[in-house]
Amino acid sequence: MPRPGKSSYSDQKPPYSYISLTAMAIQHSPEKMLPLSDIYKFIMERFPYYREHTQRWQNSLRHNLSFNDCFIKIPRRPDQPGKGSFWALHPDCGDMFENGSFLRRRKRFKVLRPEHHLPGGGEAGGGAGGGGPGKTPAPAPHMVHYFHSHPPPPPQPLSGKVPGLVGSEAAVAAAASVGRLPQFSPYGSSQPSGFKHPFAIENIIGRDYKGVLQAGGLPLASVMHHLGYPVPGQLSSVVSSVWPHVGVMDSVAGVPVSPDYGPFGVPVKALCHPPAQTMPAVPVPIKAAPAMTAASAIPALTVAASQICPTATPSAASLLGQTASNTPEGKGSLHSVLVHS
DNA sequence: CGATGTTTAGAGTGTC
DNA sequence: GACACTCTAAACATCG
Repeated sequence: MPRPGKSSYSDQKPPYSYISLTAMAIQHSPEKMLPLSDIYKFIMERFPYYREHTQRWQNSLRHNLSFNDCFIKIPRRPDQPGKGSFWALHPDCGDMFENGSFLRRRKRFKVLRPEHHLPGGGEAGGGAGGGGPGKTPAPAPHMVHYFHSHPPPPPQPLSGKVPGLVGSEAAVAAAASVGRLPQFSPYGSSQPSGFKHPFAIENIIGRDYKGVLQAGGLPLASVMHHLGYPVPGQLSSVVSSVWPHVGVMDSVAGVPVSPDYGPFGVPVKALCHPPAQTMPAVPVPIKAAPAMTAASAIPALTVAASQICPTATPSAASLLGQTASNTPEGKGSLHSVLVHS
């Protein structure tokens, strides 16, 4: 690992996994779903590191999209021709990351298979490695289980991959099902008071998830709208209240470079946590970029820390919004970041 | 044909 | 040490 030399921090590998990066991209999108190409674009815009070796990481990213149940594929509308499907986050993957942190998942998100269990009972199948997940003999792809435990279960899978269900129908069925989700644990739901981990994507990309997640995780209205179906009034109000700020941080050119900002365009402030939190004072990235020093290896760990800091009495949500308005690209664009219901 | 999506495999690393 | 997760690579299929 040669010292980067003139390369800036931005050229170093971000401490986020591909899953995290993908989730960020998806969550950042106004409709909470993106085609693969836009996911690529998002990552490359925000993280210069990924402007190189595209074949390598894009392959990995595609692997993650397919392999991880936390990502669901939504077929394109017939009037939206193009390659590939849209990708969204599974609504139940909210608690997948410890404390809402996107540095490392606390567990692999795996949807339950009502009709077939995984052979051997190993839900994670021992990971991608040793032994491997094993080939599922059932014709249904893993996304079939998107509807697990949601009554009444649509018999069809979401994915357009599955014969017998046209893409948009599947997506609508999915959306409808998602809208009925009995419960959804949003990021950080285990936290007592809406605390958001500094590495939570909300803090990283400066977006609001509240309405979306409260609507059931996957933005039902968004999906419905995307598919050309009328959006229920209740949800459309959510949509309009949640996404007036589309385009926040859409330009990498807007990445701040002042000392107040870290390598990935996130504000660098003193980190503090609400008293009730059990979080470590300083979260450590999964794996720091090789050339990073201890001090520089965690550039983003202070993301929005000052916003979260309880020394300011208002809710983290308002603080985040306030801070967002301090950022060059986030002026007045951040809303409440509280996901917690 | 290139982009996209799926699957398998192995190595590295962190956690319990 | 076992297990879980991530990363990388590769082969192959499908689709526009």
